[in-house]
Amino acid sequence: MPTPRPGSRVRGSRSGRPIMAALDLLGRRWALRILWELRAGALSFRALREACGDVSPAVLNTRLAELREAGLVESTDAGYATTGDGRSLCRALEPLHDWARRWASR
Amino acid sequence: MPTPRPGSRVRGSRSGRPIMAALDLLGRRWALRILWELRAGALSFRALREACGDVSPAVLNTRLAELREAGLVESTDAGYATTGDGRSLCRALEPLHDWARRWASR
DNA sequence: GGGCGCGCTACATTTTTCGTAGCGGAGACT
DNA sequence: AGTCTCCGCTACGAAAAATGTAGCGCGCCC
Repeated sequence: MPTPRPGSRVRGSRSGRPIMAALDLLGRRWALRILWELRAGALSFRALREACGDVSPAVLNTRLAELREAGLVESTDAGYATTGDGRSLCRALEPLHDWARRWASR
Repeated sequence: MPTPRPGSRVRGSRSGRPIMAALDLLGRRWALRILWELRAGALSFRALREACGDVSPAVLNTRLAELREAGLVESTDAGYATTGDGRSLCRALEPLHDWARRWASR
């Protein structure tokens, strides 16, 4: 399964609309979580794995490859870290965090 | 696999933090897309299926059941529609839409 | 050279998703 | 009554993805 990119075909859409690529990429298991765990700073592969509840290293690696290809995550000497785009995505995800808290108080 | 709810255990987290439940629920395939397609109003099962690029009806039904159980979607006589919580989630997803557009312009 | 933590791969099993076909019901029209 | 159409949804075999566990090869430090 190819990494979704804006402008290319993704699962369930031929339009190439950026939001479709984003929904496909981020709708894969652990993708949102990985970004979330990297929001505060770089983590080593193993630390990231642990932060994600000991997700299987195979899946983690697959997801990291996709996120890297999409330009959201990069490998630095401090470990895996969000890129500029990745950080702005994390900021765009903040309202989701707020929403979840309100959702919980029902 | 149980429907993630705030306060309960979800995949990869024992904390019960609401964001973890949200990330698990929304990280399942088509969940985000379904919400997205319902943002403008109710759709029948078949129309929703078509809007999601002819996703398999089995998956659609599974996802709808989870979203209903989570209180984000409900079945009305006009078809499937977002609840109040579902609509506020859609609003929380708006920044993601904006982000995707900026992401595309690279 | 022994121990350690690292990124990552291998692989068999389980779970999820896919694709397609089609059932039974409700309403309209003839 | 009979047929047409759309509906929500289920069945089911095939394919793809995720899981859990083990461990390799590397560089580093004592």
